[in-house]
Amino acid sequence: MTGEVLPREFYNRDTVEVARDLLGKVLRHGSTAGVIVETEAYLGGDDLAAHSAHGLTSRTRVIFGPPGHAYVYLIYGVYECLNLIAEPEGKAGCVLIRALVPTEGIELMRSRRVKARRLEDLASGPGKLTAALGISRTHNGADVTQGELTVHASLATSVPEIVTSPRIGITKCADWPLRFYVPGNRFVSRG
DNA sequence: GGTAGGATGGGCT
DNA sequence: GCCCATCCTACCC
Repeated sequence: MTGEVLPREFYNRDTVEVARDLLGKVLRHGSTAGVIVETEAYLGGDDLAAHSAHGLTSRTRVIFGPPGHAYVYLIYGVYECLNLIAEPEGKAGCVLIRALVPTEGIELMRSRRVKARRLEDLASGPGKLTAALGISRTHNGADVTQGELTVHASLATSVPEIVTSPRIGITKCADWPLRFYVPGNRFVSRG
């Protein structure tokens, strides 16, 4: 079910294009993997919801760095969220991975997500999927075009339809249509 | 079926 | 000191 690793050129584009094209791709970490069914774009410039909105700091350095790397941060002191860096080096832009359909290593994912009762609960949220795949802040800055954490083309057919909506859980730029998901897919965090 | 509230730590003003 | 790109539990229909 897993095709070739996506090359760096895939990420070296407009953030919204990358966010839409990541739907249907396979996120892999070690022996666990899942199909991406929900993403959000966080832009440079005047997108005040983005961590990069207030410029280059030690935390946001990765977001301004080269495309095809991971930005992983701690949210609410509890959960970790995975982003993939888009846009050429020097320009901010990243894509939050919000939900996966678990496809490989499901028993290992269950052992990391003991509280998840149903298969749909394993990776249907940004904090859930990092726990399920074993992704943490140690992966911040990692190159996702090689190594343990990678994104692949899918051998299945591409996603038939994409729905656009406002992003979840933010207060600034709350009406910007930068969330993308596969409609009707039961692994999406919110239909 | 639904939602209100708490956990918990790091980044930035 | 305040603000979070979340998730889970308890409790209420």
